[in-house]
Amino acid sequence: MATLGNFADTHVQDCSDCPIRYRAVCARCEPHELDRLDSIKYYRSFQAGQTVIWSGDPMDFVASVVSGIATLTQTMEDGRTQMVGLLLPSDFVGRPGRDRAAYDVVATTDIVMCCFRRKPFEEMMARTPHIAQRLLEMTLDELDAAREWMLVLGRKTAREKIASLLAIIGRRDAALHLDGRSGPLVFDLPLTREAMADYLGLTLETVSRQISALKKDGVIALEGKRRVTVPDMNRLLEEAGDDSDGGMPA
Amino acid sequence: MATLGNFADTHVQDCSDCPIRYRAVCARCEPHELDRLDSIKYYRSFQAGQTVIWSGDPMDFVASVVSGIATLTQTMEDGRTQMVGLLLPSDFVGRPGRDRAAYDVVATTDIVMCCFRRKPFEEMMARTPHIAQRLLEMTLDELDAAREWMLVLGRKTAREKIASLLAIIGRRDAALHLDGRSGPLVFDLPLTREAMADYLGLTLETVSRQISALKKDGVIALEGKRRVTVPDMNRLLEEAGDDSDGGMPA
DNA sequence: TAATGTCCTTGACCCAGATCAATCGCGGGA
DNA sequence: TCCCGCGATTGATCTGGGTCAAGGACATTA
Repeated sequence: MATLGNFADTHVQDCSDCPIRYRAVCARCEPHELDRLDSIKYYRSFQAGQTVIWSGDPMDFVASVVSGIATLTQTMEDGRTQMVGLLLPSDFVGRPGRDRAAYDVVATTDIVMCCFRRKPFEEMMARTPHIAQRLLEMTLDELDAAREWMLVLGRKTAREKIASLLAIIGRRDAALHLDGRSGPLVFDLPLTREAMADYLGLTLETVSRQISALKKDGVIALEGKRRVTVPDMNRLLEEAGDDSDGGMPA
Repeated sequence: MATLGNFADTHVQDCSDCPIRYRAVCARCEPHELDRLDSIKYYRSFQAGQTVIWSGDPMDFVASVVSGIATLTQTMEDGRTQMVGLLLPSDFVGRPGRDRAAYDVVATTDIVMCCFRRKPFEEMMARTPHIAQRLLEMTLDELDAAREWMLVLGRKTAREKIASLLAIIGRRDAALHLDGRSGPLVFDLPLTREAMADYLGLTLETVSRQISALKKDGVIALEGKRRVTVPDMNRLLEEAGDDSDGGMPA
């Protein structure tokens, strides 16, 4: 019961119809490189709420998130926790050359991960520039995202923090199924109020209050607790303090 | 006057006696690779307080910090600023493939940077695994540091934040001139109170108050405003909430 | 249909850190 | 020697968000 589902559901799958084929660490690989990757890979599934790895645990694989969402969190001894990463499909987990997990990794929805045995992956990376190049690019993107987040954590108000998070999730969601149409943006929050609080350095009460306030002010609308409608993205960005345009009328 | 010193003092220097030869992005380069790097590099110096680049400005080079300290900061339209990186000797500035600066870069001490013209550097990187590998490693380290900092920003108290910053600077300084001796750690703060505040997501008044408090409690001693003595590093780490050991006397 | 559990909301109160303001102290220039 | 200016300190007060506590809204199981 404890590890229910850990190795389950490995409906083995070919890279050619992998949903993250052109975004993951293997994005730039040639067919023959994929073949080699294929020989060191295996799929693992986790249920929502399950812990994938505990910080400090030995880690003999690295992985790509194929579907679902996971979080990277750090915890202090007294229990304070801070999310330090949100892992979406195509994101990479683990660090080549490191044999222990540096953070807790928790599935917040059901997820499927494409795991590579670490040692062979490291060897292959040394010989396959396509992989190392792509990993560098992804890591630089993550670093940018982390720095963006430092501004949110260090300098934004609770309301701005919530608006920032909604903007990020909304924007990503829009990019995902890019039906191109504008109109009001609708998406589901993949995080509980508590997870949002851990992401934003707030308490779950404050998250709840600020979401209610944004709703009352018409910045967002809610359908149930998870489905969010954003009638005016610019308004939301203003609330986030991002103010991408900043053009004032008159 | 405005750009005083920008291109000055380029006492041209050979890589072989470069102080960051084995830590910078070129750390793993062979002599013939260094030769090629040499042909696309030039030195620039900046005085304390000078801005190296403004966020959004075109950037036709990438660089390594050779000596001195610089900061990476983000600013909101209303003036709130958050430091998102502290650049020490050997640290890398800029992103291959990106033609504009994403952050403000400011020299907090006099600094010397070893700059590479961006286009040739990118081409060279594509052909020189030693450079790309090293850059990946450095970027992963920076990402870890950024995530550590997210915990500080999101969840630590003002006192813990100050203690964390002092611990980081002290530890780094000890590593630098690793004379191995233990005893009380002494170092100079390379940052003003305001810069510390920007790093920690605090106001400068709070920084000042918390430093005074740590002094009053004997966690640190001050000589002037910049020179810090740490009589007991473990005590400082406790105050930072890091608590690496956590052994309590019974 | 009730019982239970999980997640969320809302209210009342409090405190850590922000804000506003005065002063200090040291280094540099005339 | 005095003056000036910048960084730092310290005090008084205010407030955003934390803490503590009481329900509410569903979904699952019995």
